[in-house]
Amino acid sequence: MATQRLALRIVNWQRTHGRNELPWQNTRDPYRVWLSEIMLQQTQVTTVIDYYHRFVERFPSVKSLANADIDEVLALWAGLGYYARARNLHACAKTVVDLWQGEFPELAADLETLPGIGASTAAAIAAFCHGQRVAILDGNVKRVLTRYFAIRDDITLTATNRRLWEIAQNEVPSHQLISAQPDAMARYTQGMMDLGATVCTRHKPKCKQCPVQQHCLANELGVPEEFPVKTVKRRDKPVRDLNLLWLTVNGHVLLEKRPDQGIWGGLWCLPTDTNICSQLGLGAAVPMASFAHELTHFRMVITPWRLHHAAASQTFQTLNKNQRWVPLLSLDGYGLPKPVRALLAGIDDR
DNA sequence: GATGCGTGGAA
DNA sequence: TTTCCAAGCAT
Repeated sequence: MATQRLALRIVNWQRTHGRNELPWQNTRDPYRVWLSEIMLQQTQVTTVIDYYHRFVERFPSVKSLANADIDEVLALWAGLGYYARARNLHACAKTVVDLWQGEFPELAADLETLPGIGASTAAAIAAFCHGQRVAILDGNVKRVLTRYFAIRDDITLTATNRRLWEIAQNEVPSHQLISAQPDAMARYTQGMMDLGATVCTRHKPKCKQCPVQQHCLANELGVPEEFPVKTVKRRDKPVRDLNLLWLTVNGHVLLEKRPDQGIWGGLWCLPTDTNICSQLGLGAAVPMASFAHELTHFRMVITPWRLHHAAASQTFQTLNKNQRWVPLLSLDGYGLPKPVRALLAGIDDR
């Protein structure tokens, strides 16, 4: 049985020193909480804020999102990355409408059955909206807990994560604490993330400002930055070459919808087969200067192949239904990968 | 258990 | 410039 020393201090600290004015806070609307949690997966708060506002404005309810076209959802998501989140977001909205009468389930265990919602996101929604006693375990919480308990196990291992989940669940506010403070679960959940994001940071943690400094083993050892332990297999960054056909005819550009699997899944993109223009009888494209697009696990080297065809009476033929001639003035309505958007906008992405 | 998935910011 | 990684999840 945990002592509640951590939980009580986190709850009280969060009330006065945590973040309490973010756009998705001060509501128990599961739709808004869910939307924010999906956007915040592997994505920093400052990046999410504008996207969140645009989504809520355009899709104020789970029903409106469920009724939307996936292409519009992806267009709103474009630039935020990890596009499977947007596809799962749409699938989740439809599932909530079709199988849950348009209301998100309350229990974390039920939320976790929905697409795009894993254990941590399910717990966050259930804790924020309904005060359920379930633990989250994101990067912030892992850092706080490994420091607080001086856990030197490699957090990339499954066994370590199992242990961290157990500890996290052990530390959630007790029934007694929740009776005294009904918002304790929401405060605690938010507080653990706030502490990790603003005080118990990866570099130069502000231990003097920490509400649990005197109980933190890593602080006692004087080496908080040694936690968490993470093995790094250093490998050379692989290079992927990508050809993009930049074909324009009379104010239109040929786009191609990418398959759901793989990078930029579901987005509209310049075609990757540079032979298309000759197959369409439009002549040969000319290679432009290549440029690099850096991703976490590889470097993408993009070579645009340019062809502008000025025929007055072009029929805008395509080779399959995944291709579409798009007016350049309508590009804003399409979800394009960041470097493709930059290329078409004439911005150098180097 | 390991891998793939985006983009932007910090050091 | 390079590396790391940020409110993880799916396969």
